[in-house]
Amino acid sequence: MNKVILVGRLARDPEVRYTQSGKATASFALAVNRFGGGGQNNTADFIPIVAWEKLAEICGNNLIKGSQILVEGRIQIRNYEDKTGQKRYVTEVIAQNIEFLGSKQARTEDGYGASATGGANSFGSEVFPDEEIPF
Amino acid sequence: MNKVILVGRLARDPEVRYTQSGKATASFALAVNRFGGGGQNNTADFIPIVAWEKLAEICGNNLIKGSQILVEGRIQIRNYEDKTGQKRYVTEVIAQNIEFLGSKQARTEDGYGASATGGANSFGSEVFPDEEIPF
Amino acid sequence: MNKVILVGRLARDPEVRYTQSGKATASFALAVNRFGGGGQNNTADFIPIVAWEKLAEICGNNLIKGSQILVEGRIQIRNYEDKTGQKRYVTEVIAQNIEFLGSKQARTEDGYGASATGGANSFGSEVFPDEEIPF
Amino acid sequence: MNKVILVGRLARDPEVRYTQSGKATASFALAVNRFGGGGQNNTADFIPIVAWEKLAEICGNNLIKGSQILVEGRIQIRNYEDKTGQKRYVTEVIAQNIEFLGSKQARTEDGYGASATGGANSFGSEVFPDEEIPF
DNA sequence: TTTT
DNA sequence: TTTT
Repeated sequence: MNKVILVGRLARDPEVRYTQSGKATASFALAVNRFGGGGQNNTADFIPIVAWEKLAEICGNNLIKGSQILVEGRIQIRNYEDKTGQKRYVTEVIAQNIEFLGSKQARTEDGYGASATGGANSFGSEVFPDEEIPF
Repeated sequence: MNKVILVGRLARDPEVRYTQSGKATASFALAVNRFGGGGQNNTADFIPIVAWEKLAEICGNNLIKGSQILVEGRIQIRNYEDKTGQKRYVTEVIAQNIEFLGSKQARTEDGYGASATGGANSFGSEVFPDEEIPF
Repeated sequence: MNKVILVGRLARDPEVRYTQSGKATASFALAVNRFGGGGQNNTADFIPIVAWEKLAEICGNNLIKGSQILVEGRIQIRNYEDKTGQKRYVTEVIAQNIEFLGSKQARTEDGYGASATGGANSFGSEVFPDEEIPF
Repeated sequence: MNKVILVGRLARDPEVRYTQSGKATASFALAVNRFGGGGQNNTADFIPIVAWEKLAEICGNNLIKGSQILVEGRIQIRNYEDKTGQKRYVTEVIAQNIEFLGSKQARTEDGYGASATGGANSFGSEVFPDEEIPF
């Protein structure tokens, strides 16, 4: 179990890139407000989000800076080598599912909100008919 | 671990009542859309939500039919006796935290959304200062 | 967003049945302890769980009464007609993912625990290689 | 909403420290297995966990390297200055609730598992009596 | 017996 | 720089 659920707004437009093998990735920071101790302390954590494949394309086509979304995903830690040869760690949330909540949504316009779930990451997408239940 | 996270809209205005000992409760159904198998099957589950005390009052004062909210809570099963003496079960989500997401919010108007957390149910409310961290 | 995460133990062996079209379902009650107000009040909620298809078969083959598991799923409300013609509602958790945590696990024996995710319900199953990341 | 739920094992014993003002902190890495694409790829993410106050002390007293736990918390990003003056970011999960799942638990021995929730971070701790419900 |  |  490695589950993350975040609600926030894109701190900038998503960047869509492609791997050598042609997979799409979208990455952006999500500004998630901290609600501190009753006070009016209104800071945010800027959490790096990465989406892959179909979900990445949906991000690129539908989200802009300021979009309010819910992200379901998992925490993943990558490591890479510094220019100085030092090992560095990057913590990201790999998105499995994104729901569009608020306004500031680009190029999409249904009043009912939307829910997107990426190719390989897709889940819960089948709804089983009540009539078929054998009990 | 008994954790529920729902995003939906109030199917009707919340009903606020008081126990004999004076505790407030708010109850309402939350319409949570099912996103079925890629199709446009747009049904919803109408999930009974119960809030207590301070959180109940916040619901009564801020939510109306149609308000879009996120509910964090837990599943609880109550039982009671039928008029016919039969044991019946009621499944409800006891709200621990509610975030106001969308429009259709009564009597509140800040552009940043809001997060409410009830008296006895309150959690995560203390934010520890970074400067004090001893590592 | 309709997300449930539960940790508990099977109150009885799972019952596996098949729909007319041949889909497997497993159903069982999960006993989830309530940890009340610091006291030693040790009641549990018995929450009905339903799994479908491949996940249902994994449940039937691996779980027994007493097995400790984590269930990730969603709340679903079904309705049916009473013998008396009255409309009744049943609330169930449709499992999307199950992790085997503790002991009392039937017919499986790897010391590392296990994670199962059902056919149509499968998700998050692809892990993208770090080397391929284009940033 | 900034919610994380992790199940894993402590990669080492927790380190308990105190701030200048006397607050306890416990920190450790949690090894959370990745279950990749059906294959037997058995890597893990080593996720830094921080607990505060009462919850920190419970960690120090009850957990050891190898303990299997469930952590509920939130993602938090701290920044500090390098020795070279460069701004560095640290991503941690601030624990709000910890449940002891498996074996390898130090100094505690009840067969039912345990659930701990820290002082300022405590939540969901009140269970409201069914009898009092006014509906 | 319901939301958008 | 790690758990089982």
